[in-house]
Amino acid sequence: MKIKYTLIKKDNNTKARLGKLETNHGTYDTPMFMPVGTNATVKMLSPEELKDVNAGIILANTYHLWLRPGEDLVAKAGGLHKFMNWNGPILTDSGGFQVFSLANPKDISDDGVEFKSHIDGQKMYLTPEKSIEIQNKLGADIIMSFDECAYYPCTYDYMQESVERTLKWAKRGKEVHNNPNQSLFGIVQGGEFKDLRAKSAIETVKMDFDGYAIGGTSVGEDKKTMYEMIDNCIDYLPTDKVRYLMGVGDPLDILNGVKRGVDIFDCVQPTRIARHGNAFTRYGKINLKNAKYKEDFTKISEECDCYACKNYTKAYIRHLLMVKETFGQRLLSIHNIRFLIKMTEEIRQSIENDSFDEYMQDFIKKYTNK
RNA sequence: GUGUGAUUGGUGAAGUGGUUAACACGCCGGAUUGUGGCUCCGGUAUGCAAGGGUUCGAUCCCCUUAUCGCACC
Repeated sequence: MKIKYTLIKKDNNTKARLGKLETNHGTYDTPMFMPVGTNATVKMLSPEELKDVNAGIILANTYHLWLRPGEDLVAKAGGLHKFMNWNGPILTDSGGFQVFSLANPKDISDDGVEFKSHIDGQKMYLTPEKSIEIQNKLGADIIMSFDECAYYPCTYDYMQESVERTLKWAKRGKEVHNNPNQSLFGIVQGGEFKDLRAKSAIETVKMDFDGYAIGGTSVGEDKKTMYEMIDNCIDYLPTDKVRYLMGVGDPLDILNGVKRGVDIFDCVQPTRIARHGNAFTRYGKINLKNAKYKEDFTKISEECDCYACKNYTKAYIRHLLMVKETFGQRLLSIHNIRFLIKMTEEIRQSIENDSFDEYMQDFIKKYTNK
C-alpha cells in the first residue's frame, strides 16, 4: 500500500503541523528527521543503533546504488530492506541531487542527464524513467521524482527552463512508476524566484503525487533566502499530504522549516560533521578536537540520552578522534543523529501543547548564545 | 686521547653570503545542509647548538666550547 499521512494537529501560532505517517514498515510521527544512508548504510551506524536513537525513515540514494552494487543485485537480495537488514521505512532519493553535484549544465538536456561516474569516470546517463525504474527495483517505501536541483545563483531564464524540465520529468517518471507498494513524491523547484516556486508547486500538485518535497534549498543561499523559498511554495501544497524539505537538517533550519509547515527533513550534516569531530549541543555546535576538551571528563551534553552520552566523556572521545580511531566518529554520529531526533520529539510535544513558538525561541536563544 | 662528520621548529627534514627559512607530519583554529565517508581552508621557527670573529651583510665562511655519530690508539 501507499503511505498515508494524517494531519493530527495544527499549531495555533505558526504553520507547524503534528502528523502521522503510515508506511508498510511502521507508523511514525511527524515532524521527523531522516538520517541519510546513501550507500544503503547510515555511515558508522548499525540498524540496531538506528533503532536505539529512535530513527524512523532513513534515506538511500539511487545514483550510488545504481553504480554499486546495482539495482538488480539489490532486487535479487530481496529488496533494500532485506539487503541492509533495516525493517523501518526507507526513502530513495532519485539521483536528482547528483545532477547538481556531479554534472555540468551542458550535460543536462530535456531528455536526461549525462554524469561522469565519480568512481571510474565512466559516462552514465540518467533519465526520469531510468531513475524510477531503478527505484522500483530497489524497493524503498518512498521514491522521489527525478528533478534538477539547479545551481545557486542562476538566472531567472535558466531557472524557468529548469522548472519546466523538472515538471516534465516528474510527469514522465509518474507514468512509468509501476510499484503499488511504493509512494512517489513530486519535487518543487524554482530557486529564489517567487513566481517560479508557485508555478512549480501548483503544477506538481496537479499531477497528484503521494507526497511533496521542496528541493533546491541549502545550495549556497543565505538563510533568509532559504526560508523565503519555503514560504513561496508551501501554501500551494495540499494539507493532507506530507511535506519534505530536502537536504535540510541544521537544527535552526529544522525549527524554521517546521514553523513554515514542513513535516520531514533529511540531512547529511549530523553524520558528516560527526566524522570531522563535531557534536551538536543545546548550546551550539562544538568541536571535540579542540584542546579545551583534553581533560574534560563530562559528557557531550547533559540533556542527551544517547549511547555516547550515557557512557563516554568528551576527553575520551577527543582522544579517539586525535588517534583516528573510528569509534570516536561512531559515537559522535550516534549522538548527532539522536540530537536531531530528540529535537523533533520535543517539537512534536510542543505542538501538541501549543507551545512550539515558545520552544523554538527558547531553543534558538540557548543554541546561539553559547 | 687523536682524527673525522654532524648539530635548522614539537618531529622528519630542504636550503642560501643579501627582501617574508621550502615541504611534510604534528599541533592550534575554522568550514561542512537530497554525502564523490576519514575532506577542505587557515595559523603555526623574530630564528638555523652556544659564544666569538671575517664581511657592508652570516643559518651558510673561520675559531673556541658543548653534544652526538664514526674510525683509530
